[in-house]
Amino acid sequence: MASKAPPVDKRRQILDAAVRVFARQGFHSTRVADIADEAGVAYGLVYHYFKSKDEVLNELFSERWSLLLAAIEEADGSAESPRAKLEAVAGFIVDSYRYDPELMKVIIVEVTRAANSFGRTHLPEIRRAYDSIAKIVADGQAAGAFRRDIDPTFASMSFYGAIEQLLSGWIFDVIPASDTDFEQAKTLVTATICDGLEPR
Amino acid sequence: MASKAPPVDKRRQILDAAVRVFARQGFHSTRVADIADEAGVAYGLVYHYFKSKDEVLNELFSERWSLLLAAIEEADGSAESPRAKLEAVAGFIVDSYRYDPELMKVIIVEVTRAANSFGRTHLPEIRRAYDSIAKIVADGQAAGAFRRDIDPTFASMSFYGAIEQLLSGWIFDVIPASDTDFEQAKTLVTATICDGLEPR
DNA sequence: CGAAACCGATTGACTGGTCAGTCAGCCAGC
DNA sequence: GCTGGCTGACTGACCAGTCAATCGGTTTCG
Repeated sequence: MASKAPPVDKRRQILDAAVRVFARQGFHSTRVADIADEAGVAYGLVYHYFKSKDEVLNELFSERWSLLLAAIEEADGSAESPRAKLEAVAGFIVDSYRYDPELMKVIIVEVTRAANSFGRTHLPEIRRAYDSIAKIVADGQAAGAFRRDIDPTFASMSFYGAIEQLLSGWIFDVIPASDTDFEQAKTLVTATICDGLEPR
Repeated sequence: MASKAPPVDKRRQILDAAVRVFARQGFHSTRVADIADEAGVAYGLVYHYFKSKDEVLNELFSERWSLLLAAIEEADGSAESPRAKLEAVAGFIVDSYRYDPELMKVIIVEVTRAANSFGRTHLPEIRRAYDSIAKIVADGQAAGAFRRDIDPTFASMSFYGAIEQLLSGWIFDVIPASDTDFEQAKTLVTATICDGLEPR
């Protein structure tokens, strides 16, 4: 009854290996053979589980991005203050990086910021994140918690852009990345943005 | 005496064509032949003026980035308030986009955000921009114009990240891009960040 | 003054190397 | 002995960069 549960899930193995290799060499300079080698699997097996090299990255992105979208929407649905909601979003993203820096590096570098390739393919999903954040801002404005002379979309882009730039900074060692830095980042980003958004 | 002044500067012609093609198709999917065609020039001539396809993009980036660095440093050197300095920086970047959106698109998409390829090559130059902005913030803190509990590097990354995200939004039609939007952006970005940086 | 050598700009056919994706079959477990 | 997860050699397409040849203008020299 317990089904066949293969001792090792080769598909997962390939995805995990892909994260490591993409993070190390970047999507464009990794050969499919590199992924197979890293996964300890034959070249052809990658094509048994995935239609193409692109599909491997697409899968990695979608898996994690849907978690992000869920987290943002959950924050939005909570009873917290608008500011606390934004802090939750920042916290989730920062923690995602802390928990799995390689995966986040791949997602940001190869998708989110790769506007001419995967970024374009996934634009609708990426946009959904911007929109959800904008909704939090708009609701905050409606509730009087945020000032109304700033377009919610503008605010959303600034907020998300600031966070992503911080991640980029960590990824490329432009700024220090210790546990305290991560913790500070959550509050500081929110503080920076909110103290500019909240009335007076 | 008036020298030979060639009726057309083919090198410039190639660079300008490259901007258009890179903006349209992205660096990776433009063939050197596309650049030559767009420039109305023979394939081989591209290699007469440039060592490689990469060098064409490097040249485009360096030409403009040095202007940006100069603008930031000029702002920093001025007698203005720290807030006005930041607004000048934001203004310069926004105007760069307004003046030549294709070039800025190429620079942001293919270099600044292409962390695994050209972004890495030009990291030192890019960093210089972050550092100069951070210096403006640090000076502002020293002068008591900004509060001191926010790391200048952090602030710099957030500020720059917010601006770049806005440009990305314009580039990919995620947010409206009219003249008023550009004008608003300059003030709003600065306002958002500074009202969070200035004491109480 | 004209011819001839010279030289950088320009041309585009060609090559060498690189991979993504295919496919004909192998073999372990049922 | 069958089935499908698994293997990896092979191929077809693609393209950056090369290079031998041509062109058009300038200088040199008889």
